[in-house]
Amino acid sequence: MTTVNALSEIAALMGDPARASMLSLLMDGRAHTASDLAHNAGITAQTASGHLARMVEAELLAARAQGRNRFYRLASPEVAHAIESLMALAGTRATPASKSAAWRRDPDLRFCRTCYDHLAGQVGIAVTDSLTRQGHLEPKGPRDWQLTPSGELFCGKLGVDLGTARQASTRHFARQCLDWSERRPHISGALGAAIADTFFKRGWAERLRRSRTVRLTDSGRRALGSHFGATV
Amino acid sequence: MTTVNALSEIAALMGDPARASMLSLLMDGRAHTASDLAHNAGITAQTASGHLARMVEAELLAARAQGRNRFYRLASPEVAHAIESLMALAGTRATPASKSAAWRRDPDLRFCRTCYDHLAGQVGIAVTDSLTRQGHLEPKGPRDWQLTPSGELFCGKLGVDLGTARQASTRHFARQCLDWSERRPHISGALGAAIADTFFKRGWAERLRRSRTVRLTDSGRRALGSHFGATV
DNA sequence: TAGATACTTCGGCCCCCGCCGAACCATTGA
DNA sequence: TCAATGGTTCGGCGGGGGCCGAAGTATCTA
Repeated sequence: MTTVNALSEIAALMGDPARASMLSLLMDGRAHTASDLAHNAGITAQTASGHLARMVEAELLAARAQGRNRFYRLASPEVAHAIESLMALAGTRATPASKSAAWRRDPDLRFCRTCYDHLAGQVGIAVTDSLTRQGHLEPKGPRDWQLTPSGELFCGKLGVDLGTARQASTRHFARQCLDWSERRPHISGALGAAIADTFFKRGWAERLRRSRTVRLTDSGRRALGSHFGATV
Repeated sequence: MTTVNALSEIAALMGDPARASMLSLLMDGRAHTASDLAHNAGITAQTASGHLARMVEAELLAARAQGRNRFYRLASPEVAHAIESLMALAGTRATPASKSAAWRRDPDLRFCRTCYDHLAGQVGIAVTDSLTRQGHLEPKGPRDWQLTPSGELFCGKLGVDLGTARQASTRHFARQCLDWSERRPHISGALGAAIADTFFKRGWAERLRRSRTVRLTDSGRRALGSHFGATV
């Protein structure tokens, strides 16, 4: 019967140790990169790629390309539910907080970090939310934003170097970037980099050496409140 | 991690078409014989035996030997739940009914037959249900019943030979026997045999030669109504 | 434009596991 | 006691699929 075949196909997909390991990691509800999943499962990138493609094909996972990364997440709560009920059978409960995931234990990293060259984490989200809420930024296409006239003005007052940002013609200007701790898009691209630059230049934030973690200074905290209307 | 391995092992068990077919059939909540399951899955008995052993080992199934048959059923509602959630993912619902199985086509056999030396089929179930409903029989342990004082009286009036039944010390007195057409327990053991004996002696039922089929006579039908409060 | 990084595709190796034939036990019915 | 039936175990065959190295594509950085 078709229903039986469908059952066995889905179950067989979950039945491979490498794929199960990936699904297990994805049970945290977040999106992970292909390399992240490959490393976690202890297999090479090309093997993982095949596994991931098959699971996307079967609609167990959803993929989203972002720059040269590809983020994968569980396709639906139903998938998570099925996995959880299988784990329950094994006598062990689903452990959403997989211990490995180092960044999860690091609240500072979740709070603020660099993502390539722009800000991510709660601060990155706060800035992005503020800009959209105040009408400075509006969606343009599926993965971009554009700066509104008020946004131009706002950036000018802040000292964001829009000129240089616009010169990098080879680069997206205001791109949506999926924040992997907050699971929501924050601003990246040339504008995101320029904004981050401003934060560093004005002493609002400083990089911690040998880490992606960024520390928000006291003046940075005040600036977030006064300029962005955000308390973090 | 152990939880990941457990997930993949359980899922892999369900991921084989033959095993999935068996599990699918067992989703009706009933117990099925090994041959029944093998036939339904389209594989030979020996292949099925291996599959079944593995699933019992993994506690997906529970097995119960009965004579030369072996009945398998899902080990728990949790197993059914997990299977159902996987089927839900496949977008198709579970299909409980299966067509084949020869005895299913023989209504007389389903109605009344001997099971070793006691009554089975709808009549056997009707008698058992009547006894428990009227408080003559009550559960004792996982697979036995015991006769209550009112049950002693009732059997005495009916002419059931309890003395002889109790003498067979080597044998269970009132045992639960899984009825393979009704899929519910009916009464077996020495008491079940004694009751069946009464049916034959009083002309309520008669065996058909060369068959396990039992014919309920007109007086038997009346007796079922008057003594057991059952219409069949 | 060149080089690095993330990911995918391709090709071939190898092992796991599902399958059945044959033989072996256990229970039942005659 | 003997055949018939249901079930299991054993051994060997064969195919599917997981794995990686190598090479190819896309994207970002300089």
